[in-house]
Amino acid sequence: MKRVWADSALARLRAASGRTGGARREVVDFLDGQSCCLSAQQIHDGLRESGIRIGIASVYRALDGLTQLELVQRVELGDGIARFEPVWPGGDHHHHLVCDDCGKVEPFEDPTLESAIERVAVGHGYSAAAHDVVLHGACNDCRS
Amino acid sequence: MKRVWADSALARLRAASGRTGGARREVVDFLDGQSCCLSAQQIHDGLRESGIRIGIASVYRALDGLTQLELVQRVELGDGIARFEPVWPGGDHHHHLVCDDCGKVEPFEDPTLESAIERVAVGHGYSAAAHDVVLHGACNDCRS
DNA sequence: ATACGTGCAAAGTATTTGCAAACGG
DNA sequence: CCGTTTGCAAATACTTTGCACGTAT
Repeated sequence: MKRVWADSALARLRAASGRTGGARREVVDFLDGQSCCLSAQQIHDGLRESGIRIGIASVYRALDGLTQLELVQRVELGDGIARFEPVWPGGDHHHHLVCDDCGKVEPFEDPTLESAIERVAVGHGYSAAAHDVVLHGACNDCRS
Repeated sequence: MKRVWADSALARLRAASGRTGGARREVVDFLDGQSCCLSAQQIHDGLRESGIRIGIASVYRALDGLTQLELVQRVELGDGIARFEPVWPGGDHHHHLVCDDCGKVEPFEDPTLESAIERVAVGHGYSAAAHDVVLHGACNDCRS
């Protein structure tokens, strides 16, 4: 079960351009260990903390390539910072609840939601669309 | 049926601060005529085309105030540009389909989706959350 | 050897903020 | 009159780009 995503991602990056430089590999390796969304800055910081010397621009470039290959999903939570998370082949698909008070982000899954979305996309003639559901509100802790 | 949103928005802005300057009023008036989301830049351009002299900063400030009062909803379509649309009291609630190819944006409504979302929010202890569903894909026209 | 990847720094773009002047009540 | 709002310009924050160098094949 380990590194299945990283391996396929690297293979597809390589197929797309014929080469795989060190920066891309590091970003992919780092993302493989994460389940929920991370900003480019967080990825960059995380890598540098591990002693890996990488430019922020390369992080963005790697993420851009991965997003185009649909290996990562770009998620916008509404604070103007783009976040990224691996797309798991098996369909371990989740969305995000954001607390507008404390900024907490938690993932959730819901099959009914998924099928409703699928139905809408098909009904409007959109091909197997990526999608992104963000719920904003006040979480339990913040409602006093 | 006319200006019901604009009037209530102005009233609530006024209640919040005791005053309503010209810039805010213009932004509210402009938004009242729109059904789907607009960027701050589009609003600014639209106002200036009508001969209204207003600073972009005031547009942002007006939108910020309106968003906090939940009179407008901030929508992120994934291109890094924030968009805004009036929140209609009656629940004329819609979401957005975005064609990643041609950039077209079309609104849609779906009651099943709404109820699924509501159920998720409640189930996770989130208070009546605002939400934002963005579907990305290739539209009919762009799939050749 | 050659073309693509990388890092750094500079540029770009959307948004926010400081401040003096205008304005509403 | 007094405090809020406005417009402009400068500042900020995230992201992208230009370019010389490094690296994989």
